[in-house]
Amino acid sequence: MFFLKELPTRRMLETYAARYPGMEAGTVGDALRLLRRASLLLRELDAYFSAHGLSQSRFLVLVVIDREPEATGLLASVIADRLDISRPVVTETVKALTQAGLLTSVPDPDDGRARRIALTTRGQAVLADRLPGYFALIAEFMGRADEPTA
Amino acid sequence: MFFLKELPTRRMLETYAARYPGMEAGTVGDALRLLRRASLLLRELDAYFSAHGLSQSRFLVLVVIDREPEATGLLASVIADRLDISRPVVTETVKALTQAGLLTSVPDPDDGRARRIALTTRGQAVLADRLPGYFALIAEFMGRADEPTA
DNA sequence: CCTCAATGGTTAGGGTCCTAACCAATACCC
DNA sequence: GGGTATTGGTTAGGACCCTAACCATTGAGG
Repeated sequence: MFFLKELPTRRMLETYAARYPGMEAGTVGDALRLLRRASLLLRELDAYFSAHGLSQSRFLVLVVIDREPEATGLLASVIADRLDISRPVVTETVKALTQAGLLTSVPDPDDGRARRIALTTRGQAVLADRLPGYFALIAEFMGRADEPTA
Repeated sequence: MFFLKELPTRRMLETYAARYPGMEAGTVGDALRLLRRASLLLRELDAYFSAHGLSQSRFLVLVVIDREPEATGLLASVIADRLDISRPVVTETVKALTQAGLLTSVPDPDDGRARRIALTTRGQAVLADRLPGYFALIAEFMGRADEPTA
């Protein structure tokens, strides 16, 4: 996360750019604004989810499973790959969601190592309940004027 | 952090947009790309810093102190405000940087509660050593082509 | 003055994420 | 077939960030 309020001034960046060829001041400024803006949005999304007993990752786990055309569920390793997070996080997240009654996890009939993770009816309902607010929050955020740049 | 590899398709977003007036599919798609792109950059920056015994926050603490024209140092609460992070994180970060010899923290002569936090010579040197790689990493990242969008 | 609110800072406890190391089952290959 | 590598998953331990609650000092008002 990157929340630095006052980004380096264009002047500072240009001083560096002059010293290190290959670095372009405008590009770096763009990157820092990207980081700050995304971090602020992530913070708002985290607040939204935690107010509803979820988190970014828990929500996205529900999303990728729901998105799956196969009704048989996903493997944890597939979820880790789709979400680009580590497998231990999937283990923990799936455990929490299963305990909350939003997921089921049954042994894979074809592979003794694997488990098939699927949404329960309640999981589908929770996801459907959260999506409108999720999109609304994002749309509202994006509509807000950018902060004035130094 | 938000690393979802396959973002929702335009079609999916449009389905939602049709259902929830006020939500515009293109805008939400932009936001999700913003989140993913920033998360990837944050991950690379974290790796860069941790390879050098730092972290985003530690680095930024050095930056904001260095940037300060006053030579007397900053208060922890000011650092927390500039970086937009909680005060306990500043307490912990400053402690680590002080133990590493990059910062000094001396009682404020005018306020018995406060401490003035300043860079040591070594802290300045470490910051100067990291800045070029930091900017280079960012510039290189921004130069990379965006991932193909679904 | 003397009380009480505000400010500077720390501690305690919890959430999320990571890597490294580890089982168990499957797949490859001679 | 039997040894070895690979794959699915979990456990252990640590880094970083947060809120709530807590001291200590300063400031403001009657």
